[in-house]
Amino acid sequence: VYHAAVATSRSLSFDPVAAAREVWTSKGWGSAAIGMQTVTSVMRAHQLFLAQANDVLRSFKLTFARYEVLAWLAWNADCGQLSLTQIGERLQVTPATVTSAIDRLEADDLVRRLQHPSDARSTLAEITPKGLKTVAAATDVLNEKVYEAIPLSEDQMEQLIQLLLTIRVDAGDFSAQGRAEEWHESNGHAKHD
Amino acid sequence: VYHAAVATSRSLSFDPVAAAREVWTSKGWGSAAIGMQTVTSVMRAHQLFLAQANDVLRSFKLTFARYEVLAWLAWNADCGQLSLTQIGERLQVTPATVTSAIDRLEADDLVRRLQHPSDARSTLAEITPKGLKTVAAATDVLNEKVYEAIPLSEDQMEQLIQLLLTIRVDAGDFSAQGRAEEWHESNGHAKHD
DNA sequence: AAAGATTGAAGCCTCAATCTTC
DNA sequence: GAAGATTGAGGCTTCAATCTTT
Repeated sequence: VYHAAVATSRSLSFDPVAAAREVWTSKGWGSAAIGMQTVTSVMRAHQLFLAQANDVLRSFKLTFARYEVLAWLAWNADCGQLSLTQIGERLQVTPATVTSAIDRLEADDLVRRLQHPSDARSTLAEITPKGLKTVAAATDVLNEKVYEAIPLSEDQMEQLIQLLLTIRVDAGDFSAQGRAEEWHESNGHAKHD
Repeated sequence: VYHAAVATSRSLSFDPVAAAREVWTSKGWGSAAIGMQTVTSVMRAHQLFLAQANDVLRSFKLTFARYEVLAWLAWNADCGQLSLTQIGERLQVTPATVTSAIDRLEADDLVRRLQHPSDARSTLAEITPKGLKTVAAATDVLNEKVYEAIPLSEDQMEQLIQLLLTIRVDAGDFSAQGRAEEWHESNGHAKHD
């Protein structure tokens, strides 16, 4: 199991999340206590996963944010190309965040900016051979050190994913009634009809 | 149910998390696919919760980071005082983050810096009357708009908390064998023995 | 030397404003 | 006017270096 360096340096001898719930309960906020603990637990898990991922990616001179962009370009796009808007949609970040990430990836020769063939407003990002090689190597380590090292059974992870999906759908993370074909459309595939 | 403004502006018509899992599976990374989806789901949920909380806190001129400091000072500390190191431990952030947060809270007269009575190296943070009033009001709205608005049953949230606890303990978020008395000690309570 | 706190540099994120193109 | 992208400002976070005190 992989431990991020950051986590070990600030260890505590009790669970602050559980302690906070006791406070909520004792204050008479019983109906919100479990929700507070849920949110706080998600925040903590996020922090730990992110630190683990960034620890792994550091040796590839990547961050998780930039890795995600690279991974989408490598495997979920036609010909390794995607417009900056599409990247922002998939990663659920603002246009400014995408611009910044592409700037850095381009500076490292992992990605190239291309003009959109039919719309001069749009910019395409294309992954380079170096980018492909980098993301493949990074993924191998990420798989081994982070994704395969989660201390839950498959059933438990499936449960967790499902519970978080309910939260995501409710918050409008994506429109739930979306069909698979729309995924293909947004990648530029022609619809056969 | 509460929707953060940010979420609605970048909606997608398919679940990018599920799409990524398909890629992993098709690439032959089956053993890592579910872990990847787990991590990505946590990242997304975190993003959504954080946006919801910050939306609520904006009207109090607070951010979630600063709110958390205030909440610990208000309810989990002796006399509303805690050393900056203790705050960092509870929030699991670096000393630099605590310094920055206290700087801003102090500038808004929500917190005061005090000298530690017996150790000149240490700085105490004390919540002010204005800080107490602010955190109480903010908590009311946070409870209603975020913590009580999670679309899961109590059993489901309990499940979610437990699954995330397993992850947190494994990653060393806190030392699991900690006893309740240690919590009191670290708040300055005398141990009766 | 070790612990507590601070500073500065850098990365990621958001928002608001801007500029170009549709 | 609306859409795509960029810029600048500001907030959170980390790390590394520094300074004081133990």
